[in-house]
Amino acid sequence: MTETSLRQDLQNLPRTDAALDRLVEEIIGRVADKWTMLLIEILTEQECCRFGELSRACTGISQKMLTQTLRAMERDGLVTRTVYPVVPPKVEYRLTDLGLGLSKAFCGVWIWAEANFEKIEKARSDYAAKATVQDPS
Amino acid sequence: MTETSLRQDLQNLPRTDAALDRLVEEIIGRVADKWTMLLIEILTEQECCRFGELSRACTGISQKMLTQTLRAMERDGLVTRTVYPVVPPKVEYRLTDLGLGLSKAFCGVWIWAEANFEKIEKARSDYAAKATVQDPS
DNA sequence: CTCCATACTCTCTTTTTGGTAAGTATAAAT
DNA sequence: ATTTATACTTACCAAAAAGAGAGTATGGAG
Repeated sequence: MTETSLRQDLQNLPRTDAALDRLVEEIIGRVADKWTMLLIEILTEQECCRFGELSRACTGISQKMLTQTLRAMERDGLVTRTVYPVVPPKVEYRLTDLGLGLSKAFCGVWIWAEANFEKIEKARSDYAAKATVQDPS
Repeated sequence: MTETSLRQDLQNLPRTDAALDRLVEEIIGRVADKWTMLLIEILTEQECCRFGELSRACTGISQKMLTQTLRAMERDGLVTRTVYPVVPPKVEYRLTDLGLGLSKAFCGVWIWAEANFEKIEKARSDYAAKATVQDPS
């Protein structure tokens, strides 16, 4: 099923709980993405950024991914994109209130990750050790 | 760079802020995943589930993805996997404390998505309308 | 003897994702 | 006349993700 047909389904069907859940899940899937979250963090720290600034601040992202991610965020109403008709081009991005709300909501997950990364690392090495013992190829 | 070599780097290098950030980002990337989040929700609601129950509760997931996701969650210490040596096989999954913590942290994002899906839909239709006007192919 | 149930695993194929590199537009600076 | 700067877009290719479907192991029921 395409994204568009999914959205149409969701618009035309009676809004059952199940349909609503699907929509919410789709949004979670869209938003729970590494680059999206990193960009939200950057734009939370520095309110207003040009394309080049974001590119430098977001280590490892390619131009293509940066453009794609920013477009998707704009489409979903998380950022605004302001184009200044000058040469060379100048485009500014900033979070909307919606984007800021997501930033705050996701903050809990960052905190969790920062508070628990040692436990996760330990779980991983325990798991690896167990696998090695049971399967000594 | 492989996952393993990344982890080794992170273990051997002095824990600079940047290295820590990378680790936290990797965890966010791992964990901010549709199926992982859905399974955490299911296991939050019903503490203890067998493979087949999860498969039925998690609409649309394939066996392969379910196995993969559960293994990754087990590896990261989010769930426990208990195998009963009976025929036919019986395996039970439940959240660890770590998994429960993530469940709580991510809860904010679910709430945000449920509270704001209408705004997001509106943003999307506005964006689509704008694109149609500017580019009437 | 055959079938069933369960929780996988394996193989094959398709789809999606993401990277690289080149191209575009244009005014100002050299 | 050539270069520079910026924010892209496009085309092409490789890698990764994900789905479909068959296979596996085994004790008990019929």
